[in-house]
Amino acid sequence: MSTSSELSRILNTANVTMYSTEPQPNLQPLHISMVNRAPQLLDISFYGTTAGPWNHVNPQYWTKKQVLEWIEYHVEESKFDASLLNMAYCSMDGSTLCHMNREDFTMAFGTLGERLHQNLEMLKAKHGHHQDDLTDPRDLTETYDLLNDFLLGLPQSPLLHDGQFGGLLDTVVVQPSPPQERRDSDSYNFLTAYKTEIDNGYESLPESLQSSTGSFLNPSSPESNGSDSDPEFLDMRYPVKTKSFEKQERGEQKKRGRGRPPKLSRGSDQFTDSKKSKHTPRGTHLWEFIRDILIHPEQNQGLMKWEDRRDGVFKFLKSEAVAQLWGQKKKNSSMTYEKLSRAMRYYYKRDILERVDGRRLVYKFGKNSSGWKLEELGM
DNA sequence: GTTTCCTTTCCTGCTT
DNA sequence: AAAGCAGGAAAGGAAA
Repeated sequence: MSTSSELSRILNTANVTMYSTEPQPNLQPLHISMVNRAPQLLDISFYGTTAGPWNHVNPQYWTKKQVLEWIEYHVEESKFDASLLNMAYCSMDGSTLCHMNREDFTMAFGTLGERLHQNLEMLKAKHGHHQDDLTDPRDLTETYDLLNDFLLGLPQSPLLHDGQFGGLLDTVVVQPSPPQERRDSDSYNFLTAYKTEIDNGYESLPESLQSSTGSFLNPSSPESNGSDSDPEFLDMRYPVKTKSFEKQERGEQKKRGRGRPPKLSRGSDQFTDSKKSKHTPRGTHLWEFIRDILIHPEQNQGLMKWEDRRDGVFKFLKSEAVAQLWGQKKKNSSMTYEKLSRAMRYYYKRDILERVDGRRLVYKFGKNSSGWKLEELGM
């Protein structure tokens, strides 16, 4: 959990930096040298001046990472000299943070303390009032982690293979490596290397990563061409390496037993039924999952985007990738956009979604949906 | 144990 | 032609 949000941020900013058509302002890295973590993880300049994911979450539930990001944000915004920070105070979680009073803040952060204190009080009030409307922050974290795992498992991610680019179109079978070991040490090396690539620039990337058809890590201008999804993504059926997937792949060659049976068996070993593993937590309906991806635009790697934020109109940019992600959550490796979209269409009847005619891959939240509106999120 | 909800799967026909 | 959309039908897991 701890390194994952760091990772996502880097991946995310990396993605933005690499693929953005806009020149990135303020590219000079600002390092907080006292932190013994990798300096690039604290590279505020890549974060820009946009408030981070912590902004959507009740401070009470912030992870240490989010607290740190929040501090970074204010350091940057107020042009505070980061070297004056006592980093001992920068590794507390949200709960601890929320127990600090104004003097504590001044003691801990000096002249930045007042600003931090005021902002935190504001955020506490803001989220406090909307508590009921909000998704459980822990569910959001879960979605975060899922996104992270998913992204980590991508074979086309540059530098996963010892500095070699694993082009998506070249990859059929990925040598599995335990996701566990990726998470900490490996993920960190990955980040370091990844950041180096960012610094080297987009130009150095192979075609498979630059082309809009090759990679779903590429969020650039989906409107520019007609087809936004990646059919080959699915057709390749490359394994996505998460804990749940590994378990699943080991336990069953191919899951069957759900849904309408096919008219005739088509050569697949569809009768090897296996137990679906235990708990499916509540609050994990499809529309909520989609919503959670959408309300983390920094996190979702261009999988989806808002078409009209206020009206709740959104679009799948990488439809098959989202389906895969949903499949991961449901421990179902054979999920496709086709099937996911059928479930989406059932929502029309229940007014969880509204129909958007004539626009492919575009949906709109309906009156029986919640948790996506700016006001609900306290923004 | 039964019912209900929420998908998942498959399918046919239609539209873009 | 391919991809997406529409919605019926059937099945199933999980929760009520």
